[in-house]
Amino acid sequence: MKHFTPDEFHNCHLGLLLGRAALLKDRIIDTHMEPHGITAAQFKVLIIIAQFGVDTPAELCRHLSLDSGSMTRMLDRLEQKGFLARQRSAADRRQVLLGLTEEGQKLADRLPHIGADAMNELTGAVSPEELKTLEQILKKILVAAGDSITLQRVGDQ
Amino acid sequence: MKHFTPDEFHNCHLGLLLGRAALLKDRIIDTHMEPHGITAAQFKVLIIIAQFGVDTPAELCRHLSLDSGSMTRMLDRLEQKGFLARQRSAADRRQVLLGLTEEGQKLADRLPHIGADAMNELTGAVSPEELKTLEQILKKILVAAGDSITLQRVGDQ
DNA sequence: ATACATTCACTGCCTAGGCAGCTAATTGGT
DNA sequence: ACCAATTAGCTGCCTAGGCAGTGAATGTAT
Repeated sequence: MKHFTPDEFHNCHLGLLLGRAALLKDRIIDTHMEPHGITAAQFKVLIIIAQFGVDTPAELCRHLSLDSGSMTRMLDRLEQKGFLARQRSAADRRQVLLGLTEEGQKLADRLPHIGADAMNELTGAVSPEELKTLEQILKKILVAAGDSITLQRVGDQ
Repeated sequence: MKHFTPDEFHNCHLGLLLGRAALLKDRIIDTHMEPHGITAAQFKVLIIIAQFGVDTPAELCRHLSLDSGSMTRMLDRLEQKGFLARQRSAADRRQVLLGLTEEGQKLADRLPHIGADAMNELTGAVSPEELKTLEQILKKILVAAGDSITLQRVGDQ
């Protein structure tokens, strides 16, 4: 299905809107997280560790479709901030095992609250039906593109 | 309107979907632009210059909600690649005037084509109605957040 | 006319992510 | 048992963007 032609491309709405919406989301999350000393990107990592029990960098990369080099540096920052600790796995010495520190766990416990606040701020203007529609359409686009994690989560339901 | 509670926050769908969709969009644009020697971010800048006649860094920043420091470096790269030239304005010596080089103009002429192809690839799986709905909901969210450019474009219509 | 404020472009320093290449460890095939 | 392929984590180098601060140019108010 073709939606866009070169002539009407100045109405490249969707591209701009999508980009700006994603930017807005991250900005709102950043604002809500800032008092707790983390960024939106760091929030994503911590919540995956806390809620899915993910405990290796490689698995984190798969959950977030992130580059492993980028993840190494992300974990450096979180470790340096004292939220998590790294330790070589004895079972598979290629792996590094991640664990939340006491402080990290305390923060992680509050993340769902803070995150929900942020998402409510983002979506405050739309109705539950619109929100659902939005999710469905985005999911459709992602599934069609073969986004593995989205596929997997669709399968979960 | 509250949509999210901390308990069900592991279903933080929207945040993930939005982020991944925006990422997917940029990846697709990157792929389409790569043979022409530019990135998705550089594409955005060039198309604003070409289609809106924007000719100063400050105005580009306003169109793209971009930091001016970031824009300086972006223009450095585009200038270094030979797509545009900078020149101090005589009228207002604070400003820099931007102009496409011959090569830059030749590329800019093809951008709507390439961009439309990319957006069609992104949205191939959804119907025109869904696309319109998607745009409307995203716009609603952005307008509610006071996104100035979106507001301005809504006013245009 | 002069003092103050704003605008513009730029710089340094930070986070964030992609890609290529590296080493060490593990797995699989023969 | 051994060699090839794969996996895990890391590093260097790149683009990209945010924030704070700078100096020059311009506007504004008294």
